[in-house]
Amino acid sequence: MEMRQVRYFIAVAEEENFTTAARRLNVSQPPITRQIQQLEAELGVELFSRGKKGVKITSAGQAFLREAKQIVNRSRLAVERSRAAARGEIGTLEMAYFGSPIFSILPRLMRRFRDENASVSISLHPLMKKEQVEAVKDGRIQIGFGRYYPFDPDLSIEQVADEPVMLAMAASHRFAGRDTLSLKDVQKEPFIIFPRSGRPSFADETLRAFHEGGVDPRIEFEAEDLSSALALCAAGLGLCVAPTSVAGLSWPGIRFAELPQLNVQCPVSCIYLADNQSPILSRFLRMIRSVDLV
Amino acid sequence: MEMRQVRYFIAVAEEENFTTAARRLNVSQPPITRQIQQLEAELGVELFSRGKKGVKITSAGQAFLREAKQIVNRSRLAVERSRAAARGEIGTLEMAYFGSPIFSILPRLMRRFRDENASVSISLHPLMKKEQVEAVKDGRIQIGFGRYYPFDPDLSIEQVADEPVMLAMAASHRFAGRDTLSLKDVQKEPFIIFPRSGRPSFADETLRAFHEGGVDPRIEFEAEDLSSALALCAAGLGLCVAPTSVAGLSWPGIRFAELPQLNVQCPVSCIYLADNQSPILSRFLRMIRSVDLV
DNA sequence: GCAGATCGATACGCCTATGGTATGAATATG
DNA sequence: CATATTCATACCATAGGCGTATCGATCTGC
Repeated sequence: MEMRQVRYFIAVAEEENFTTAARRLNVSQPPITRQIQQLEAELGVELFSRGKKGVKITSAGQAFLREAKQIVNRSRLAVERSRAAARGEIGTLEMAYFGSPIFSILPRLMRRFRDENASVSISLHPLMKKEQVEAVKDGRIQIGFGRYYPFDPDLSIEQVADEPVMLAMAASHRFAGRDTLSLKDVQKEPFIIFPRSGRPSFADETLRAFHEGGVDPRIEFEAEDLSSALALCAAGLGLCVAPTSVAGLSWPGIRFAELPQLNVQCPVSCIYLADNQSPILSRFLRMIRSVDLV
Repeated sequence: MEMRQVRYFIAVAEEENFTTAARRLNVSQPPITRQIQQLEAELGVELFSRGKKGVKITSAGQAFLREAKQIVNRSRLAVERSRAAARGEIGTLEMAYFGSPIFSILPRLMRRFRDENASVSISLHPLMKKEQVEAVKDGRIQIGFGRYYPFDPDLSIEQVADEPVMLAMAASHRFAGRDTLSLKDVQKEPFIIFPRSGRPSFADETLRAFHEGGVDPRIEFEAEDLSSALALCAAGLGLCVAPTSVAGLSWPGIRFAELPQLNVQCPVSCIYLADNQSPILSRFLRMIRSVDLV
């Protein structure tokens, strides 16, 4: 069965007249006759009863007509959907994150993207940085978020935000209540740094900034991630440097203070295939770049 | 967009390999390349990304694939449905009735037909005999049921049942309670006959039978139809001859008695186009003829 | 009742477009 | 580095689709 036969059939069925259908289809009448004959032969079914004066659709023809309309509708849909997908208007954005971006900019980005691209669904995977690189390379995800990605020739690494940091301490700490602290205030304090794995990391950047400020902090613990670090911090085991955005959330037993002398780069970056083929990802990146992310 | 392109596309999409797809489709590889190229050109969309080593389907291709599968499914359905319709296995049987058949054999016929043809829906219209003839001729209905149809060259008239009759009387009538009556018993009684319109009719047949039995009944009323006749009868305005099957129903205030001496033909017939084109009707007629309808 | 109009089917020639073979370019494989 | 694999391209033969012309049947109008 060929599409042409379906189209011709629908025209004839609706006109109940071969000649009129031919005019409507901008072809002459004989081709209509032949295509309908071939269709009937293939089906083994009489679609029109050629009675005296004109043709009439049979019940088999009516049954075929219903399906035929579905076929052309689906064809139209196929065109529209594939074009929309090519423009990145429909489909799925597979993304991954590691660490604190899930607390800060990621929710805002996802919200904004969904608002502007209602027909694109987002799938979010928690993945270590190393797993993210693999997943991006073999197409399981299109983009990964995290901090401090190592260089990779196949990947584009793009910084999407750079936050200041704050100092976290237990609510019972003697500095709790102070809005601002100096490096001198904290130079004797025990510190908790994170994350433990995946160098280079925020931990390295924190240490670098302390040394730059002339302080050699006492590292009491290396926590697995931000949540663990703040838990230890709340237990009074030390102070902790954390991105500002997480200070916006309420952490039980934690107080935050500014530490303006500490020059920490706290960037959130994303990675994606350097030769990005995904129109959805292109849309997402365009949005990221257009948004002011503190 | 042509069906061939859709079929080729699906094969390539599923194999993610032009050469393998070509083997599966029993064609050589170049035609595959060309058809896919043409499809992409028509859509204005890249369906496969030709990267180093092999091809990979794009997101647009995946979107198209989903619709493409729907298209071939619909095509298969179109073939199956139209063939089933041609065999009379699906569709609608449009039928009409006039008068008492609705109380007797019609429910049984419809029930039986539905049991054996679950996918055929039945549409039932109450239509005068004259309207039935028109409706059959211009295809609005396929079959009409009633009694005493006049001859018509375009129509087949087929008797489907022939019932004996009983005598109906008011529950207060002096004969009420008697199982059997003779012509002599009732020769002085007033009678109600029906229907009033649509000669020849059951009324004519009733009168003929009385005359044949040597009785010239006193016609008190000519009722519109069976229901009206029995209503008048229940009011004690006269006796009424009715088909046996309606005696099976319970009519308030009515008693029935047999009248064996009255030789009434009480046939139920149906009419349909002499050159019947409808496979559903053929099925229905075959069933009617195979059923024993008393 | 006959001429003309209408409608679908058929015949035939032209040409598009499909498929096949051969081959090229790029890349993976051993 | 030679070979194999894979998709794209070139070219040819041909199947099949379209248009013109025409037929046969039926309906219409005078």
